[in-house]
Amino acid sequence: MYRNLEQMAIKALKKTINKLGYEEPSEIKLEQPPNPELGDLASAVSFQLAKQLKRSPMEIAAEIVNEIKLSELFEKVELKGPYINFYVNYNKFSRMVLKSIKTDYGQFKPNNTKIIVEHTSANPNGPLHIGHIRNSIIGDSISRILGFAGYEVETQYYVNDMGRQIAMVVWGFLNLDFEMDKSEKIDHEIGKLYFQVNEKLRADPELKNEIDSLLKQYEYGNEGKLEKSFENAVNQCLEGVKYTLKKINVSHDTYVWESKFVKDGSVASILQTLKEKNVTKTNEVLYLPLEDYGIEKELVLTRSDGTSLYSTRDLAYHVYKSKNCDELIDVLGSDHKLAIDQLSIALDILDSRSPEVIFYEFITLPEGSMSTRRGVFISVDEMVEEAVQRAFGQLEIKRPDLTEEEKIDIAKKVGIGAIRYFIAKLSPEKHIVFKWDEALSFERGCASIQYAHARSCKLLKKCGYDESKSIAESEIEILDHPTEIDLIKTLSKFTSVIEESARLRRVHLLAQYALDLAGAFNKFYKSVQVKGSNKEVSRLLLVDRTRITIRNALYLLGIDAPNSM
RNA sequence: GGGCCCGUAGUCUAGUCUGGAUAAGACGUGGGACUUCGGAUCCCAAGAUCGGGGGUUCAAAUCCCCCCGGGUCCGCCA
Repeated sequence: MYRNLEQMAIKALKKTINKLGYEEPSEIKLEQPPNPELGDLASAVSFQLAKQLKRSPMEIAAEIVNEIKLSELFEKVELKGPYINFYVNYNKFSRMVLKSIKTDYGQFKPNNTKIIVEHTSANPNGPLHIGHIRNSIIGDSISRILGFAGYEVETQYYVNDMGRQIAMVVWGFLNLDFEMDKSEKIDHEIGKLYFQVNEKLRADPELKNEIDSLLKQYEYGNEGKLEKSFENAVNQCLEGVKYTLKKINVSHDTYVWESKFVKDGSVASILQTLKEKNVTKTNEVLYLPLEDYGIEKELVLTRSDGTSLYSTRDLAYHVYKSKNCDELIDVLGSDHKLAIDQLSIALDILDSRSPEVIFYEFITLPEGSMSTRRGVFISVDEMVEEAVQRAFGQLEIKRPDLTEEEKIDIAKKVGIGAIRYFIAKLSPEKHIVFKWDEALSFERGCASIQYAHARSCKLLKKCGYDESKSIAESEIEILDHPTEIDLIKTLSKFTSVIEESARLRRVHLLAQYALDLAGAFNKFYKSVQVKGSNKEVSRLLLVDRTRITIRNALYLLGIDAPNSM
């Protein structure tokens, strides 16, 4: 809705510039004035015109302000030096905003575009650790946002069941006498097994041959028994992973096993196509030279024993995805940048679409990077438990009136919220050094957003607010307290934020917005009386619209909005 | 060595794509606000030569070049 205002202002500016007979600059942008006294929107278009007209910006701005005609949603336009400042008519605008927010606020009409988002795709050789979680949270949130923005979204988890890592786990199952501890989560047990095999391999490098042979048999052989071993190992681990993901409100529509592309012949057919196009070369291995594309490193397509590599299968996977959607997005750690460049060239040769990639930087521990192989990591399960426990501790202090079950329920929502928010609020290109207290803060973070929501629920209930009762736009009283105006303005920006977040594929814009919105609400709540005031009806409407908007914003971040906390 | 990313108050960040007015938040620190709807809240204060240096521009945290510091990639791993 705020967008409408901006467009109206731009239109008015353009019209005026044309009327004055000046050449319209290619792009007219608006900005936020540095403080509210200078209005709601500002234009520095006079600078652009100054160059063209060889006259002073102030003079030109004055001319425009004299001539400009505005819609009634604007109260006035003022000249401040070279700047043209627009003041919104909040009497009219507020009513419009309050009236138009419904329970699905922020949801766009379908745009008939199917988009596949691949995220998480962690190897099933151990539990998810807090390094993986950035992928899941960004991927899940952007999927939700794109869905809201009108896309038909399918989320996919690419299951690596053919890699050497998995062969190592299978080898461990077959050769080590490893006792699974049934009381532990299965993915954690597999992680321990994987660690042990790595230790063995370090002690005896010859083992590599045995593992390679397993890999070869799995890829070539139709030996049902071995196939079952791989499937079992992967499935078991994946169950643990799915369970963890579910705890943090992440799920996938489809799980695609990479072996599918070997079995159905698409890997072979892609290799064939590349050979026919005469772009591959062979020494001990089949490879795709990439110097001509500015990449030193060639893309190896098959091992010397003929088996396929991850990249080859990934190539087939991307061709497959490409055929099944209009746009595709991968969420990947930035360490995959070179690999994706290589892949994209190969896809281009195959006349297939390259993925758009959301890259994120690593999360490391203060003492260094995490590694499943070395068994050095903080698992997501561990983090969730810690988060929920801390939230529970807070509830014991703040809400002794609640039952144990209620406290547990809320602690989960608050704890998970803290985790998701911690990741979602940061730009993905920022490297994170993990510290518990930063990750699980309950002040001015997600908890304060959830708190604003719970507060609004409570207040509506206390005032006996009836959601189904509609009131006419003309009945809405003028809400002109600065905190009311600010809150309404913030509410009206929600759709723009979703649009921008979806377009730029940047989740943190929305996370930032949610905090701003909660802040605007908390300030309003502190300084304006609702219950029993002479504007109770209208203010309750404002509280309800805020409640809806916070809830929807949190939903898009995969965070629950408790009614009480 | 080459490629990519990051560097903004003591700490963590937003703003960089698309240049625009006094660089915006949070944590921490110091003060303050409950006879009105929930204090996981709100208000006030101190704290920044936007890593350094050049350049482009009427205007640079933002664009270009060089340098410094940190991360990461450069596997017949995934």
